[in-house]
Amino acid sequence: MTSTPLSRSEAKDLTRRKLIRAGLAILDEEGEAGLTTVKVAKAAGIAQSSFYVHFKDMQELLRVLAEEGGRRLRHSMREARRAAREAPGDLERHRDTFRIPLEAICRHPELLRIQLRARHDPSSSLRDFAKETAAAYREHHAADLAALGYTADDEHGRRRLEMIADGINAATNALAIGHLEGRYPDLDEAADILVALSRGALRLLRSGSGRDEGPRPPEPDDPALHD
Amino acid sequence: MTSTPLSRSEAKDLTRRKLIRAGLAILDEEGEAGLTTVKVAKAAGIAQSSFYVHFKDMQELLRVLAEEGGRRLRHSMREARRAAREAPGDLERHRDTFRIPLEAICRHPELLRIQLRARHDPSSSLRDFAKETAAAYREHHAADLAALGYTADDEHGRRRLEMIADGINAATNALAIGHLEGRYPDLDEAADILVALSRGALRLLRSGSGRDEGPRPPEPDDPALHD
DNA sequence: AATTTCACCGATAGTACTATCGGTGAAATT
DNA sequence: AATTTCACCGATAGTACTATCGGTGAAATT
Repeated sequence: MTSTPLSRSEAKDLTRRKLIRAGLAILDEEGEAGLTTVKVAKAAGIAQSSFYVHFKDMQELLRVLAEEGGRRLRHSMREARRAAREAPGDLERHRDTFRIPLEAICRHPELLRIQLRARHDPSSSLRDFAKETAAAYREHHAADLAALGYTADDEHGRRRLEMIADGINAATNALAIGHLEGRYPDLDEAADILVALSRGALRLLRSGSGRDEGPRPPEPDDPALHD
Repeated sequence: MTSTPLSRSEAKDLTRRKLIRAGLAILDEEGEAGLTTVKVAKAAGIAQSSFYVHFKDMQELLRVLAEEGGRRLRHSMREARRAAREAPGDLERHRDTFRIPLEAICRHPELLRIQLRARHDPSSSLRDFAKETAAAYREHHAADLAALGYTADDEHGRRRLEMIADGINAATNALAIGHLEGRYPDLDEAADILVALSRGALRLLRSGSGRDEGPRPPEPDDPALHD
């Protein structure tokens, strides 16, 4: 073993990162209710009282955890959609639009779980943060649809894009969680389902107002996603 | 005011119901973390210690709340799907398949919120219950699809039905929550989106293996949902 | 080399909640 | 009418956690 001559500030930073890592692990395993200064400090190898050297209180650690996690998750999501948009006619790519977010979720499942939990927990101090994050996903997704040519001229159309984005996002999360729970071993299969769901929605958008108004115009057999 | 000469057991039962009602309200407003014997008892108008006359501990009240809520929610869901199945060619009915669950959720939003929250909270004592409930919805929905003629012969097909059911359920919950948050004022519009999503999935099922394998057979323009 | 800084420590006061216990009075039973 | 039952009460011991405080020793600064 080589000796490790850490400076004071390096040591402090290392401890801080240990606290964050420990906090994420506990948050995932035991939820917000299990996140106490006693547990986090012990898991990071310091005394409970030393927790306050690094964070004002547990709220502050929570906020840091949420931002860290949210930032990483949002980043990989946006990357995935960007990659898919750049090769829009490619069917394999269309599946990737969904497979890549699925994989991103499964790489750090605790980040999604924390968001989902916080979103429906009125006592959670992360709730507003989770709601904003969900809104950002929804709007990004809706904007992507609009960029594909499904422009929304009126209130009704804009709301429809948002609902589709919302629904597809929820389905994506659900299938990722199903994969993590062992029900859907193959993420490609899950991506196929999401492609099929989104095709149905896009068909609705193409069909005009979307309300049932007699026979709709014939549809292309295997439509590309743009224009 | 008429006098209310309640027998002892009637009074006890009334108190018990007050506790359950108070528990549901607090669970919805403050989450599981806010559900304490002090708050529930006070909201029901009795002393904290008297809580234990009715329930062994908070776990027991929670279990009762979960069962009460889950039972009611499951019941209205099943009714909705049954009604829709009985008039399968009716387009208006197909929308009802989704509108009725949406309405059921919005009538008692706290029941869904409690389930969603518990499902992703490892510290929640309702977690197993919530997961079982979710599994039941998923399997009921998948069975309904199978009953519509989309029989699953192999492992792959069965899993596909389950994923579709899972995805559509998640989208339904997401749109219901969006309605409650004021984003989607018209539940009919939301139901239209769900119809479109499910049509996309059903098209996948009709198209054979579902993997992209060259041009698919032409599709009926506005397919009924059965056979 | 002397002094200062500061990450960390153990001890502890304060807060919130659980769950038990003996007491009480009105309803129920005898 | 006498006795028993029991839903409810206030008091309180016990548990878990937060957040502060003074002390310590090694790193950093002078």
